[in-house]
Amino acid sequence: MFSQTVEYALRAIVHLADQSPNPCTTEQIAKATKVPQAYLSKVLQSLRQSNVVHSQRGIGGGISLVKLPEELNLLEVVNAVDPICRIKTCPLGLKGHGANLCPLHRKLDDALRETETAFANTTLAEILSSSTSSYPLCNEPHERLTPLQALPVVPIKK
Amino acid sequence: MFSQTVEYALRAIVHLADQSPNPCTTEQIAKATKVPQAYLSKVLQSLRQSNVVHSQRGIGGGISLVKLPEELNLLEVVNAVDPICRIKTCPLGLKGHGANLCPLHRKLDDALRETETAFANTTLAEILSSSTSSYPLCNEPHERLTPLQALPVVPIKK
DNA sequence: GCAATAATAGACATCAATGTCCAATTATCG
DNA sequence: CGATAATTGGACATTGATGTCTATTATTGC
Repeated sequence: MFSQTVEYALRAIVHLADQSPNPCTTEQIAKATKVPQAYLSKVLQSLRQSNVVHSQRGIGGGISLVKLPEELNLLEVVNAVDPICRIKTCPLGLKGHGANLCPLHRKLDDALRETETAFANTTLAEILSSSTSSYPLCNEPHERLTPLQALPVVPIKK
Repeated sequence: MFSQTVEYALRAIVHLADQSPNPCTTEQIAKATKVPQAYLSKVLQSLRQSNVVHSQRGIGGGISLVKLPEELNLLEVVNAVDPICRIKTCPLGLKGHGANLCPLHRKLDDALRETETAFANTTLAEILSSSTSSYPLCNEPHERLTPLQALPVVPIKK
């Protein structure tokens, strides 16, 4: 029910959060997340246009998160690439309904609202620290170049 | 996030439930639900193949529900045309994960599960009797040929 | 300035979802 | 049987999602 694009965007963001605040190249992300590189670059552009990630060209450049993993939630990512479109008015265009959805569309929109809320309430930091038997995106927990709390946020050069 | 096909299928089923146990022609459903008739006939075929509706050719024929509105839930309809596909194994194909989803995919699947449950717990009868200010699919509550409890279920000729 | 690195942009290809059309089939009625 | 009503099936068109490829632009280090 979630699009391939959403799946890819979330994988990329999880990887970036895992590496945060360091940047990753598209190639690195593609390999780590098993997303086709050329397509990933499109997805990352959507994320950049929505100001979820920042990009830097040239040597040492790459993609990095704009926010801290603690302050970025899943909904922001999803909405950047494939927005959850709530039902606001009657899809049949019935005048009598307008913003008063009929029971069917009320149910559908309730489901959308639940999903929206669940995503809005989940930060990337939670995903990373969540203790299940599987580590996000890879078989083994792994070393990081810079531990999460070790570095201050690098100021972004414009 | 729900496909157009799901929306159309649900509209059709709501209309059929509203008319149940009488059959409706594809044309009648199309007009009542504002779904393109030619496409609707495809959607209805999916529903027939999944044994959600029954069809009868010729004069007096049409489409009718296989079950009573009380016994048909939204999930059966959705799964007939565009199944909610739960995440059962790691989408990256990581051996180490298998059925143990990582936190990201755990979250995604949780959202799917919530939606699935919400749909499974909602019957068509509830949709019809649900009291909101808007009546399902039409501007006004309307007369029915046969009130819901007035007739026994018509046996289906095979 | 030059070479290497990396994102960006746009053209193009492929495939599935959506939508349309029409001929064939089945059923009912008189 | 013949006429009419209705679904069924298949071919086709259109569009958007997904995916690929290549040339261009920006940045860094030497």
